[in-house]
Amino acid sequence: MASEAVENYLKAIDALAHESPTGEAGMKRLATVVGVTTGTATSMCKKLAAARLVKYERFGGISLTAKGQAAARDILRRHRLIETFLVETLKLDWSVVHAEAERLEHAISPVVLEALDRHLGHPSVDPHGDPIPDGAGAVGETSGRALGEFEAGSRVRIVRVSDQEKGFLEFVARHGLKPGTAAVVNQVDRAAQAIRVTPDGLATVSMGFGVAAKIMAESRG
Amino acid sequence: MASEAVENYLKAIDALAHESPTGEAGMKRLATVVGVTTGTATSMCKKLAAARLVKYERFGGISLTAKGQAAARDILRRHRLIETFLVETLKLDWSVVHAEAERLEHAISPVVLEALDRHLGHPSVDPHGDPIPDGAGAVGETSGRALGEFEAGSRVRIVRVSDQEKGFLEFVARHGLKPGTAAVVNQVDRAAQAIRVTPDGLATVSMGFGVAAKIMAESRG
DNA sequence: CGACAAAGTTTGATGAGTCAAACTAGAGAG
DNA sequence: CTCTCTAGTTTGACTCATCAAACTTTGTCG
Ligand SMILES: [Mn+2]
Ligand SMILES: [Mn+2]
Ligand SMILES: [Mn+2]
Ligand SMILES: [Mn+2]
Repeated sequence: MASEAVENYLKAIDALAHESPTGEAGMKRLATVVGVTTGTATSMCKKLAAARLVKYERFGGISLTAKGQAAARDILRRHRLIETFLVETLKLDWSVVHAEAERLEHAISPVVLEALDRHLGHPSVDPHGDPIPDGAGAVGETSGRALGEFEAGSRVRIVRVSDQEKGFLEFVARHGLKPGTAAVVNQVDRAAQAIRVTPDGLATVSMGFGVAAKIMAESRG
Repeated sequence: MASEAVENYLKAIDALAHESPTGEAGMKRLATVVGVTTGTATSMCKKLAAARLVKYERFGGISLTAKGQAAARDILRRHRLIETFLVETLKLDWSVVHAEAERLEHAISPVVLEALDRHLGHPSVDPHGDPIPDGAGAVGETSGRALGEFEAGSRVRIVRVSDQEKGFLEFVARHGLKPGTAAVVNQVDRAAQAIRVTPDGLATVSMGFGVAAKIMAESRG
């Protein structure tokens, strides 16, 4: 369908718009995420606007049209099902699958995608805890609050991590804090901007608020 | 590594050179196989020659250098492991996997490839009976003779089909003549340019010499 | 307000890969 | 030995995606 470049822009705009309070992506960040110069991003946005995939006007914010949204969700579905497959079926390391899926997501056909979905038993979240859009494009709501927002003493279950950076993922895996893990938030030290967490049966881990903000959990009775 | 286009040319040159008595590919056929005009193929061959991947001189035949051979075998390994995976793991239809693999072969990394190989138990042939090059690039010899070359009454085992065209593959699958099947060549009619074959436990099939030449089998005691 | 930095845009250029169409080399037919 | 057909080559143009660098807009701060 759309070229690899176009798909990457759509996915990036979707992600940026979602994490921004205005619901719009900025050109500078978009360019950084896609890995191009801002000039390149500007000209691509014009093309995407001409194709009715994004809403864009000079010096204004960037957002997806309904058509662009649908395309972005489709790419997200491919990306997340592939990640799940790489971890579940091929036993690939949790911290490398994002990069692998980043390339494979553009090469997989609807037929293979649905076969993958069937083989995996129609999973609803990927290995990082992100929801997998269904075939119709519906995405489950993301749940959980950042670890740093819990009271000291809270018993929690990790449900999601919100960063795909390799070093971060390796830290999470090394200390047994992957989604699904039960843990206790022992201490929240505002002054030190750090927390201490103990995953069930494992060693206590300290981390700064910056990192703690990227590990999402739910309260567990 | 190499671009998708370059990989497709290398694979095509390898295939054409192998099926030609001179061991060289012709420009017209190459262009047709890759799906471009002859002018485009010519200019690409010059680039590949500059990159020391193919041997080429004006109006002469085209063949791969050692470096090009190695690259082609690597692509073939990816292609065939992917086909095997699509059939074995995802249960995709035998007749569609070639086209799917044609795109996926360019997007798969060495890490994923080796994981796939491990998951499949290091298979030595793909679903069409073609040998899968090993990690070092060694390819097993293809065995078997065309069905049309056997004596009437021969008990055989189908080992390979040498065409990926969808209609042909569907014909083969429909009549139960996939690699691995035991069969008897009942009749070879030179005048009619046709043969009759009975796969074990299934109905007898008639086919012309053209089709019979693309189904390879081994004698079975 | 006015200055300035940050964000965004424009322009001109490049490389990869492609096509159409004009052209050329070489093999075989007579 | 020439004629003709086919395979192969060349040229000029085009699209897509990109960059560097010059330029413009906008928001913020003294
Ligand atoms: Mn991911
Ligand atoms: Mn991608
Ligand atoms: Mn194949
Ligand atoms: Mn291919």
